[in-house]
Amino acid sequence: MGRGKIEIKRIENPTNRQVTFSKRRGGLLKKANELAILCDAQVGVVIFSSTGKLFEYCSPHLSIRQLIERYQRVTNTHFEEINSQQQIICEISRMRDENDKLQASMRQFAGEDLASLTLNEVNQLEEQLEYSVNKVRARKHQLLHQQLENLRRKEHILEDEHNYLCRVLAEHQAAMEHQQVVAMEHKVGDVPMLEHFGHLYAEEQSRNLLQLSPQMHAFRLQPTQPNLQEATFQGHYLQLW
Amino acid sequence: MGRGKIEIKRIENPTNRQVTFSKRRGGLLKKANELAILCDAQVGVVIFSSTGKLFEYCSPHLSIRQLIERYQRVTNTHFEEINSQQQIICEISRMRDENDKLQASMRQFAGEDLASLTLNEVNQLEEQLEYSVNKVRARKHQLLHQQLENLRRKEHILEDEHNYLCRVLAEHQAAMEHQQVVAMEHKVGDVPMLEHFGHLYAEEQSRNLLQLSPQMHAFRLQPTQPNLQEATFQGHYLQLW
DNA sequence: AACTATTTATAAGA
DNA sequence: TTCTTATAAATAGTT
Repeated sequence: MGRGKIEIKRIENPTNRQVTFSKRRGGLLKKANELAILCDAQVGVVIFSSTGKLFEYCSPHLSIRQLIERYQRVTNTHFEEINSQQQIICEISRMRDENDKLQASMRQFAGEDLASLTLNEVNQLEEQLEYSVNKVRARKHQLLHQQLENLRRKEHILEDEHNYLCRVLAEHQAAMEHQQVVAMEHKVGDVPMLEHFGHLYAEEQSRNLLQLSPQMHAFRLQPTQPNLQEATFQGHYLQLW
Repeated sequence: MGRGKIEIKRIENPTNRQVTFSKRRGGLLKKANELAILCDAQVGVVIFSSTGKLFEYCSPHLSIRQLIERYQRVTNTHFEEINSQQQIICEISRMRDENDKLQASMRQFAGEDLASLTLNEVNQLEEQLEYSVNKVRARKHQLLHQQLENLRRKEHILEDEHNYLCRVLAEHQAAMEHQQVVAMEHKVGDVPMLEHFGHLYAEEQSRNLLQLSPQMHAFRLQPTQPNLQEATFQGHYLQLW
């Protein structure tokens, strides 16, 4: 249908091919539409040009998507998708089951829903709970013991510090008395005694802090979770004070 | 293109429509093929007739399925599918989390993995376990009490039966003695005493069974799971004997 | 289904 | 791309 007949094979001239594509594409879509309307059919046409451009037609009151779904329904093309989806659904229901069972066990461990258990099962549960309680108590005592230890250490450190302060204070008083004696002997000007002492005391206080503080900071309380095995452990200790 | 021009609108005459559908369908698919070959394009055509029959065309070296996939890739039509799949994946990982938490709780209820708990948590766990143990013990005692009750009832029934048997036996002995006396008095032929008694005794035994058996079967032990709320309960009682 | 008069599509050229 | 036009192809109505 044209000035000359052409053979149906790939048009080698790209320009020519592009022109023909444009014309015939329009013709195809037009005919698709006519078919759909004249004959009340559902028609879908999808065309990708050799350059990758997409053209499409779909009969009225319909979308390509709907048409694809209908096509897949008829040809069973989405069997695979359905299959993998069903696997997923299986997995979900399996997990739901597991969850339910766990929750049932949990409730029984919490002393609920016992009516469905036989005497034997109740006995086993009792034994398990007694075992658990003992373990928990052991752990509790361990924690309490550690806290006690920590308190003792702290007490000890405070005691040391106290003794040190007492000793320093005693030395100062001795030094001050000696100075007073010297002052009296050499009759130096009146330095107010309390002021002088306060000065020295403050000085000692800071020396004391400088010496004791590193000691204090170097000290680490025993961790309250010594048995923790988890790799994700963040290293925060139980707060006691 | 025909003997007369036609308006592009639904053909009302069904025969006519069917004929036109057949002709134009062939034309459309032919043109689709020509377009695909001449212009090196990927063309797909899907046609559902008004009666639901499927016709399709697809350019060479390609399948409708591949074309659909390319179409969906280009138009992002399967965004929704991806979306819903991701929702499913979310749901799965959520359930996995829940599962893990439940299992962690279970382990702690079983007295394991206590090292990650604070003193407060350990205390709470202990309280919970004590509560559970008490509940479980209460249930155990209830079950034991019921079994005891059942045993008592059974004992009572057996006792009744025993008394009844004794009474029947005594009556027989009395009757037999009376018969012996009568036999002696009237000098009847020698009926072997033991055989006679055995006969009567067997007769009484069957009467006894006939009377007692219904009573036994009518009796139902108290169910050992009286608090069972579940609708799916199958009604089987705990086996005691 | 075939036929065929006519319409429609389009190849080549502008 | 678009328009033109000669001609091939498609097809409506008929047989």
